[in-house]
Amino acid sequence: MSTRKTGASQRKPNASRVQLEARIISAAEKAFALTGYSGTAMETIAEAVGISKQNLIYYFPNKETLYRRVLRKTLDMWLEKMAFTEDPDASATDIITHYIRGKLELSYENPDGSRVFAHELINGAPVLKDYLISHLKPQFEKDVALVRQWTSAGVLRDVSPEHLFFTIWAATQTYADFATQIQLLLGKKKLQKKDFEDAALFLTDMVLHGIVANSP
Amino acid sequence: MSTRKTGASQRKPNASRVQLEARIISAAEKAFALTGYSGTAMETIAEAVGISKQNLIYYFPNKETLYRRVLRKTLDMWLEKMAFTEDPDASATDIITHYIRGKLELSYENPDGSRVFAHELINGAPVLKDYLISHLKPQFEKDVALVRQWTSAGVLRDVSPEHLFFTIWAATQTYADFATQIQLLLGKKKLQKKDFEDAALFLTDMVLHGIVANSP
DNA sequence: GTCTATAGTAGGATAGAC
DNA sequence: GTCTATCCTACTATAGAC
Repeated sequence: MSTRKTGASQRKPNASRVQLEARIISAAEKAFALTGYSGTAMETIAEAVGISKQNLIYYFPNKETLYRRVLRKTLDMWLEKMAFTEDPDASATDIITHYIRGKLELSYENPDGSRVFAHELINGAPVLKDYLISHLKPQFEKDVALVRQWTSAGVLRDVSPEHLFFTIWAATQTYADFATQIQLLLGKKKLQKKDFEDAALFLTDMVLHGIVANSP
Repeated sequence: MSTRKTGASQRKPNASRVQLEARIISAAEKAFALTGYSGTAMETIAEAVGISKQNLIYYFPNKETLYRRVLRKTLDMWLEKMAFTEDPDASATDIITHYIRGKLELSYENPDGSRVFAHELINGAPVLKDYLISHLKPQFEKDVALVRQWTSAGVLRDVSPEHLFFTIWAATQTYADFATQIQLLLGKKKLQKKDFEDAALFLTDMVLHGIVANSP
């Protein structure tokens, strides 16, 4: 049997194919981030990768499939890093500091993913809703419960854990989503690592002073 | 001269025309907020208003013109309410509290405007850039200077005024832009006035404790 | 001012040769 | 797997009757 006509045509994951798909997803992410779902043409993505539109469709049969893959990639990254309750021995202060810095790092390293996610949310999360309910919500509730414990233990003042998270998310993602505005107001061509460091210092400082029970 | 063939055909601002234009802008705002610029068809807007697509084009010769009007309307509202330095006798605490509540009220009363603005910013502010530089930036710099004075006077701790504003904006606008996510996590069909009140209490409390020099 | 008809175009998707 | 050719739909916009 020297011929390769085996039943399944996807036998080998084709290292090169995997690589090309990764390049496509990356280019798509950038495009969707900048112009949104309907503002992005398949041809634009194909051009960015250096293949024809028709060839792109060979890899991703339609636009929505590609979009879902992009969203999924970002969300998986996020949920992995956004886990709050990891080290049971760490102090509340440490955990919160680590959390804020982690979120800011994500905004720095993957701003386009954040923007695609933002578009999706503003549009009412048509494709993400179910995933948010099944994956984000349980994690959120666990983390809220932990914050509540800290308050009960007298470590934190009595603040709303829910709104604390909303604020941290908003304040960290804004450096990715609204980078244009921030650059403009800071008079910079592009946000540098230093700017994210400043943001981290400010945010951790204000949040901790704002919610820790016996702030100095 | 009983016939009305006067030179300028726009003589009377036509109360009804003004009214219709307002309805169009309002419908357009809702549509752009939900699906973005390219995701919105002129026909969709026309249907929402109850006129034909072609008739809509009579009032707004093209989509971009309409989009600019929508953006402009929101921004004018914002800049008006976002002025920070108003009452020179008010205390820092009062001004900041008032500012946060004002921004949250805007998110509550005009979430669609906020979303259109968010889309525009994520997309790199292609049509808004100049306006932000000419109108938002001077206001921002004035407000930053005032915060710096408060720090010099020992009223506030030494925090970055710039990042303070970025955080307040992000944390207040998130209740409009990402309402979907927040509703979902709070388990509500729609955000109520009460939720905005909770947000205001949390935010003012945390921010003031976080930055005022001698927080209790 | 409002309608019908229609031009013009962009973009998603399929069929089939190679 | 990649290309050419092509179809089809959705959309912006214009021309002209009423």
